[in-house]
Amino acid sequence: MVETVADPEAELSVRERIVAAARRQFAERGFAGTSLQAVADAVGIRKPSLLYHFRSKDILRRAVLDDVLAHWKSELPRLLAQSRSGKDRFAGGVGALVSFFQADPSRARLIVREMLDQPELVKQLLTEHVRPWTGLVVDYIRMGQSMGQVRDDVDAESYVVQIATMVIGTVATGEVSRSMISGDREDGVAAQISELVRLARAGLFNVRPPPGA
Amino acid sequence: MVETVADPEAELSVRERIVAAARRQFAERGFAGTSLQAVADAVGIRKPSLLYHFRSKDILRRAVLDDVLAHWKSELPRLLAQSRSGKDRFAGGVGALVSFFQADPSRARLIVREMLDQPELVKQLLTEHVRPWTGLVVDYIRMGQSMGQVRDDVDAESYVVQIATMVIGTVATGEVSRSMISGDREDGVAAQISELVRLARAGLFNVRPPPGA
DNA sequence: CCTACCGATCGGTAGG
DNA sequence: CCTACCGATCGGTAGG
Repeated sequence: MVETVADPEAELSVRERIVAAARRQFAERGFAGTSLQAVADAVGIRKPSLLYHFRSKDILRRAVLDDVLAHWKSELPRLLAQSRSGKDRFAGGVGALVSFFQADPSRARLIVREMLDQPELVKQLLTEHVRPWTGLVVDYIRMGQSMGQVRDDVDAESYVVQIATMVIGTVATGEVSRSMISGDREDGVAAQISELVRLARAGLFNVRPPPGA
Repeated sequence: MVETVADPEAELSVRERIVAAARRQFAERGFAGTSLQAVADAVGIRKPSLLYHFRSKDILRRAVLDDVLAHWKSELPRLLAQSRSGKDRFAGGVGALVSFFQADPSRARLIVREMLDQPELVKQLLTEHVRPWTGLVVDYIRMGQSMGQVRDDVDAESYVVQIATMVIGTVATGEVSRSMISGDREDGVAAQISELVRLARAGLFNVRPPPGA
C-alpha cells in the first residue's frame, strides 16, 4: 500500500529512484560521461549500495532503457486511440505525440544517445517493442490511401519513421537547432512544433478530400 | 607542396590526422567515451605526442567541432547555389544536402552529440557560422511566398530548421530509426530519403504553381 | 615526437 | 544499505 502512488518523486522505491536519476543523468551527460558516484549522490545513497541494486553500470544502463520502452508501451496505445480518423484528430495526434515527449525530454534525449551508442541493441528493442504500434499507424495510413483521403505518393512506412525522427529530434535538440535561424525567442520551440504538425499534415492528406463525391 | 592534396587520408598533417581520428571516435563513442589513448593509437603516435599538438582533451574537442563547422562553411555555399529556383532544383537541393551529410556520417553524428553535450556552445556556434546561410534560404522562401509559388502558411524559419532536423536526424540515426517499422532492407535508408524530399516539397509549394497565369 | 611517471577517479568487491 | 579498499585507466606533466 506504499509504493504505487502516482505522485511524482515521492513514494518511489529505491530501485525506481535510481533508474529515474540515472535516466536524467545519462540523458544529460551521456552514459560514459556519468559516474555511478554521481547517480548515487543524486539518489542519496553510497555507490556500493547502488551496486547492490544493479550489479554493474551496464545493467543499470539496460534497466534505464527498458524503463523508457516500458513507458512508451503503456502510453502509445492511448495516443493512438486519440488520433484515429480525420484531419483534426490527426493533427491532435501528432501534437499529442510531441507533448508526450516534451513531458520528459530526458526520454527523447536518452533514446537519441542510445541510438548513437548502441545502434544494434536499440534496433532490436525498437523492432520488438515499438514496431507493433507503428505498424498500426502504417496500416491506418494505407487504409486512408485506399479510401482516397491520403495521398498515393506517401510511402507509409518511411512517412511514419520520418515523423518520428522529426518529433524526437525536435524535442531532444529543439532550442539548439533553432539557433540555426533566429535568436532565442521564448515561443521558438512552439513555432517549431506548429510547423512540424503542418508539414506532417501537408505531406499526408490529399488537397481536397472528396467532401461528398 | 606537400600538405595540400585532396587525396583522402594521404598527405595530411599530423594535426589534421588527429582531428579526423578524433572526429570519428567522438562521433562513434562520444567525447567522454573516447580516451586520448584511443585517439593516439588510431593516429599511430603516443598520447603525450597528441597532447603536444592539443594541450588538453577539451581543446581537441573544440578543434574537432571547429573543423566540422569550417567544412560546412566551405560547402554550404555550393549547395545553396545548386538549389536556386524551381521545384526540380529544390528537390535536388534537399537531396544534395542529404548526400553532403551522408558522405561522412561522422559529421552528422558528432553534431547531434555535441548538441546534447554542450547545447549552449553549439547554439552560439550555429548562430555565428550557420545562421548566415540558412538566413539566405529563409529569405528565398519568403520571396517564393510573395511570388505565389510557396504556400502562405509556411513558417519559413521553422520550416528550414525542421528540414535540417530531419536531414541530420536521418543521416545520424537512419538505420536504427527505421527498425521502428520494417526489418533491415538494403534500400531502407534510400526510401527514407525519398520520403524526406517528398515531405519537404509537399510542405513548401503550392499545389498548382500558376503555370503561366 | 618520445619515455617515464603522477594524482584522481573510475567501476567494482569484500565483508558485514 | 554501509565502510573500507583495489586494480585499471583516465587526462595530463616532466624532461628530453
